[in-house]
Amino acid sequence: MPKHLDPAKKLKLREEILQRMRERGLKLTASRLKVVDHLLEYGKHFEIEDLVLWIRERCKNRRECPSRPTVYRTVKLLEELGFVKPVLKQGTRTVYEFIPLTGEHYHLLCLKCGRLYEFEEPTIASIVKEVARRVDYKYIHHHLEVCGICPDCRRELEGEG
Amino acid sequence: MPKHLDPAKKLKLREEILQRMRERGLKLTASRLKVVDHLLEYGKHFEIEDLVLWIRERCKNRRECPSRPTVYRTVKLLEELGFVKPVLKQGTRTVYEFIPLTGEHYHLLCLKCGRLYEFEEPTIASIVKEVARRVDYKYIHHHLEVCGICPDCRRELEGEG
DNA sequence: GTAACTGCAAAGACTTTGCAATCCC
DNA sequence: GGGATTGCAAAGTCTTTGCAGTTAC
Repeated sequence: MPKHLDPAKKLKLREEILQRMRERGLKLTASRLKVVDHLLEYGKHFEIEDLVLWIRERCKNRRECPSRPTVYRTVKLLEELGFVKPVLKQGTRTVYEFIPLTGEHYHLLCLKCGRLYEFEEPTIASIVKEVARRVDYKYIHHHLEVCGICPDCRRELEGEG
Repeated sequence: MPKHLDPAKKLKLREEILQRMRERGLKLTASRLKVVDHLLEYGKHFEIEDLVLWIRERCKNRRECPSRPTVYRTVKLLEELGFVKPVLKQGTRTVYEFIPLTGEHYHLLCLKCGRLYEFEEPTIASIVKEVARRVDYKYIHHHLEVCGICPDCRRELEGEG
């Protein structure tokens, strides 16, 4: 699952994140850096609980491994900074997206079986950014989810009814 | 909080919901009817846990009061049928919207303080419906959330930094 | 009659909190 | 040095599940 970016871009992105944290007056603690660095390796989508375990696996000893609460807190910070956003709930978990890796895309979700279809619609981004500007919010990100019944489930339901 | 609809419209909506349940081959059990009827009285937005308690308060005896799991299950069904959808997470809870009462509107959410600004953008609905049609999903609903920093929090952060 | 549905109680899971110790700036 | 941040362990919630009994159709 790693290797989504070549090393140069990854470094640049990492520096950008740290910069934004500094601007915001946040301290660059060892734990936060660990979370950021692992996120850069992890992939486009993640669930916090998986991330906690993944980081834990890859830390030699407990001393250098950020705790579960810290991972949660750091992800929340990264969300405020606009690098990460929740995109859907799978069962009890929340699936997050690492925005710089994903491009602007949306999900069409089947409410019966959970199947996902991804699509892009650049118009929507410009509309929502304009709305934010109009009411003087600082735009960070947006998230659109369309729910429906996928072709397969649809057939199944119509068959029944 | 009640009285969002005049009685005539409420009855019509109630019948529409029951009709859709029948079409779908669902049984109209006493518990499901109780959930639907209370939802019709409750308001535009709700959290399932509140709904459970609210219904419980208003049931004379335990016998005629749908259980917590049944409320959860019924809300999930109503979501599949397109009458209800989750619109945001507040802390650990999910806030739902009773779609027939709300019109097509979206939320601009402040990630610092949680302040909400509501707006409408009819264009977006037509875009997403078209996407669903194109890939042969049965469209049920969609949900757009824009995240940012509200003017107040923005000022506060800029003051700090 | 029978498949669908409910209620119960408990489990399961994710997420948050309080507070003392620690660390960055 | 001092305030921000962490870790620990535990609590707190929301949500789901299994199963025996019940019910709508």
